[in-house]
Amino acid sequence: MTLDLHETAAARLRSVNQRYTASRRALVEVLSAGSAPSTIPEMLASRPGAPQSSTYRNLAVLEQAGVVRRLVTNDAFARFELAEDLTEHHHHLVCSVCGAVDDFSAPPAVERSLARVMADVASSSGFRAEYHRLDLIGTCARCDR
Amino acid sequence: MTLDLHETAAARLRSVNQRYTASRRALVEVLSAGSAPSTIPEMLASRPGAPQSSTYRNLAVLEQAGVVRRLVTNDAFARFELAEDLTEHHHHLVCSVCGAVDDFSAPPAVERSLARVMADVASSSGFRAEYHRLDLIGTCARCDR
DNA sequence: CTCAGTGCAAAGGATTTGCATGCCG
DNA sequence: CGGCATGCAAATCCTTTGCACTGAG
Repeated sequence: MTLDLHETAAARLRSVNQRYTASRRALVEVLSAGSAPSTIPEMLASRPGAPQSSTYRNLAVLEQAGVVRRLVTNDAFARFELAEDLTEHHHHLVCSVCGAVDDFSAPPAVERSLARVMADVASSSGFRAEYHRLDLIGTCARCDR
Repeated sequence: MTLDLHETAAARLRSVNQRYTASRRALVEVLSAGSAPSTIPEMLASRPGAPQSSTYRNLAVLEQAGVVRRLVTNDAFARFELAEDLTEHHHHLVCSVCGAVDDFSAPPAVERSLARVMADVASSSGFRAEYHRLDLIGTCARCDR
């Protein structure tokens, strides 16, 4: 499974004529370890000495190759997570106070509804939906109290 | 209805000790006219001579007062729309090619499912959900072809 | 008179890019 | 050898802020 992850990543990079270097592998490693999207500062902290510019650049490459996905919330930093087909379909709990993002899954029945909505919207508006994004915005346990 | 909109906006600003000035009113006007969230450049274009800084500042005030909501997508600009309780609950079609954002509504059955999900998640994780955000990401008719 | 609002210009800060060097294939 | 990858530093660009002025109450 973890092996497959790296092989898949390598393959996708190759298909865009890019290499699966040590630093890129390390990024994938970090993202697959965490259970929630990571910010750049977090990723830099986990790799002492890693330069920002290469990290940004590598994440951009990984994004183009379809290995990672970039998320933007309302706080200052972009967040990254593994592409959906490399993990499991899930959604996000976004804390509007501290900006923290956590993962959660919706019941299959809800996902089926969403799939139907996507199909309906597509046929009625000419918009070709690739995927959906369902976030719950609120206050996390730590900020609530 | 339009009258109510401005009265409500004025009231909310007053409750934060702010005034409903001409430029703020104009912003609300523009947002209520458009059928999709607007970017700052768009709003500046619709008000020739309006300075950026005041526009940013006024939008921040309107956001704090709960009159408008700020959206971030994956493209460079922030977008603004009227607060949800001033319009109708809706969702967004986000074009991953050009960044355009359009509104759409989901069937009541789907909304009911989402409400249930919010309640469930809240009770199981200590996260207090305030609202949800459902976006379809894909390619708009213009970029598709 | 007081204090919020406005505009200009300058600062901030996450992200991107130029350029020279290192390294895989 | 050729071209991608890397790092440092400098540049970008949306957004925010400092400051002096205007205007509403």
